[in-house]
Amino acid sequence: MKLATWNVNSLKARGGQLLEWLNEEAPDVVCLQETKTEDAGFPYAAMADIGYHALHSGQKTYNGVAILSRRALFSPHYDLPGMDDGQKRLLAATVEDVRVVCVYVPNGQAVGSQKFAYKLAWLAHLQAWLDEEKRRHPRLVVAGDFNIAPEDRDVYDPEGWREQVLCSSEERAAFRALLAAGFVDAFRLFEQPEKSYTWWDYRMLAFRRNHGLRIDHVLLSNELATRCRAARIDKRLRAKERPSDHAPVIVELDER
DNA sequence: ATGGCTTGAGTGTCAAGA
Repeated sequence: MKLATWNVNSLKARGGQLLEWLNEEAPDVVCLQETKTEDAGFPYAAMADIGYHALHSGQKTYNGVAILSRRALFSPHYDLPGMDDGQKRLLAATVEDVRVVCVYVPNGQAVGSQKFAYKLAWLAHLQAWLDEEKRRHPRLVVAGDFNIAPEDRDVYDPEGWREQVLCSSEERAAFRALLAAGFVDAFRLFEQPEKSYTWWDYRMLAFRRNHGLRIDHVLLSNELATRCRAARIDKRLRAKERPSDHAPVIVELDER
């Protein structure tokens, strides 16, 4: 099973690139974030035409998550229990024997802000819910935009970003707590190129300079991690005209 | 310098992203 996660930064702006990429890369399962559309605007028919089942949980203008799959999607779950404010940031479904959770973790804006407090609360609720979800579904994937660079090696300028949002001790502690509860960062199961990132600012020629952060992740429950054969970042999309500011992360899992 | 792009909303220009 080839599983990918990609923050598209608006499905309407990126629909063409998404279709092209699905045809080229042919992933079995895709988690999308920041679709920025209500469900009525989701291209279910276009997805079905190229052989993908789709679930979407969206809202106007902000957030929005989707799961695409070549195989049928079962037992959908919408929204993070305890965070019932209408922000569409979590969607889960079962594909064959794997439970897939698509997440768009809040950005947090700035350390100490109200949005930062919301981010930490969201992560605490995620941790609690994943504990239950992993008991129900031991073969669990959590894929998405975590808005956390876990370590200094995931940041192009660690000193400049020291204790800034996406890199702060509190956010990194929350990420480590997720791993400690029984997950691994699929990307780090394998030797990877230095300076591997998944997001580059649109400004300041950041992509050309590789001024990026690794903030999009695929976490595998320990039981599933033994089936992981590869993990990589697909930088090609970020180099296209009118790109998303995020690149996809792709993992390959052995069939059961 | 709190900027720099990009998107959605909507037709002014701002909020939000990271």
